[in-house]
Amino acid sequence: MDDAGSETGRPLLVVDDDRKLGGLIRDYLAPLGWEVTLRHTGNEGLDEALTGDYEAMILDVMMPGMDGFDVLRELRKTSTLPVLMLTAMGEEADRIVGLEMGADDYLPKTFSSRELLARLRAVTRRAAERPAGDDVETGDLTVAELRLNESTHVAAMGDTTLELTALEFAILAALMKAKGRVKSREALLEDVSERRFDVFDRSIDVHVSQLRRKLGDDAKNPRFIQTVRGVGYKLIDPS
Amino acid sequence: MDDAGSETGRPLLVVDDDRKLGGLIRDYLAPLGWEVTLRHTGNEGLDEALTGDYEAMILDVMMPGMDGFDVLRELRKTSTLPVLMLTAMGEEADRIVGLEMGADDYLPKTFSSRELLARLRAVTRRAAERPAGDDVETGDLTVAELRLNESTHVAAMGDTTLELTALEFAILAALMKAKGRVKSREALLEDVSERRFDVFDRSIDVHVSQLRRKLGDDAKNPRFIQTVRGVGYKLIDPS
DNA sequence: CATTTGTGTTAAGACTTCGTAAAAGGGTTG
DNA sequence: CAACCCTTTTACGAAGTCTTAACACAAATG
Repeated sequence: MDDAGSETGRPLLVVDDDRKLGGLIRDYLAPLGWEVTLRHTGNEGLDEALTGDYEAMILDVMMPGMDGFDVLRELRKTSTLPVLMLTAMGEEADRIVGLEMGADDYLPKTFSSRELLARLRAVTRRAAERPAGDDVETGDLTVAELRLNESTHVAAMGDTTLELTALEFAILAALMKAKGRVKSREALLEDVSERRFDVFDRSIDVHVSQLRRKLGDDAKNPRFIQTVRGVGYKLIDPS
Repeated sequence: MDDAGSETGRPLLVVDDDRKLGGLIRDYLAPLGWEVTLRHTGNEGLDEALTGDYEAMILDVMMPGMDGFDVLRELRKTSTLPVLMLTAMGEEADRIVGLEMGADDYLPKTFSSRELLARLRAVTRRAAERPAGDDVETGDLTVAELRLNESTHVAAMGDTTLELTALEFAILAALMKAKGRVKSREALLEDVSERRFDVFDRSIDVHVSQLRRKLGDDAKNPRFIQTVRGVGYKLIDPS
């Protein structure tokens, strides 16, 4: 697309529908050792961010379609990539939400170049100092011979890899994090999607059924996922 | 016959200048175990909310004087009370601002009663899970050698597990929480299901009987669940 | 002591909840 | 647009649970 791939600076992703601003950032940062990739929609930006190839991301809040908050929310499900949010003016509200949702810092659109650099440095330094998940779980989830790694999105049972879909993975992860405790369908659905639960919703059941099949588990005599009738599901440790 | 006098449901604060709507909400929620307090201005609502006596708040956005956003902003300086915002129509903008400012969910003014209840439940459940985090065990209920754990949904008598159904578990938990105090059938039913009690309802009795059998308890000479004739049941400590 | 009222218990069947397969949607990719 | 994958919905049988109804008995009432 529009990014050079040859020079090897520190990889930075900039997502902003305003091409001019993106260009400015690139022009300013390139000579300072940053290799800037530009994306102009939330969707593209998210995809790119999820490649895991970047050291940080600058993300515009206001974009048509998928906006910055949407991107951030999606991203934070699986990634701890440092994110600097770019907000219109001193929009206090934007800032608060952004930080709540896991942005690492924010930057008014009227930023000075020095300010940009300073915050970028601060944000990446902090990330580097974060050894094993300061606030985000980077570690592995393990129960008996079952292992999930949320950052790589790899699931394995002993030494065979499990081919899980995104939702199956998320449900299993949620259950593993709550190891031993019952999660209601409602809570699971909330952890795992933006959908709202209603009483006739059986999708969680279907995913669990599918999960059990892939885990080689049996509903009636479960080694891992146990049904708690009238309440929800829980993950048990078979040892 | 007065029912144990304790009209104590879960305390809910409703702040809305439209008295009719507030009344409707109260009428609907009262029989479902909510004790609704109404306030009709932002100021009064805020004061009331700050007493810390409530489990959740329903807050109208559009009010003369201090509006819902003002209240929310003030409230959030010191409180994490779950707040459901009531907005005119599907005002997307309101919703976004509301959520950004720390509302927990929002409700269109055209809500259905089911929707209201569902969101209220979701919001309070989330709040309940908040402090515990995702790997903290919540406390056990214990009376003599009888132990319940609500988060794992495990009941045990000494070291033998009890196989309780969802309702049996809930009834026993309710009795244990009220250890020593009498719970009316009506209160139990309310704690335990959405059903409304009527005088010929014997289902609680049947469940209690079933419970006693599983606990190895005897109605006439109870170690755990004691009948209080004309009033209800109470859990006694056999030591 | 007869009557009334409240409770214990049981068993039957109405009703829920769950597991799973299959169909239907939705979105993406070549 | 066809083929594919993922997710949700629908459907239905099976299993489990809850309420109801019935009867027995105990406690209060007068």
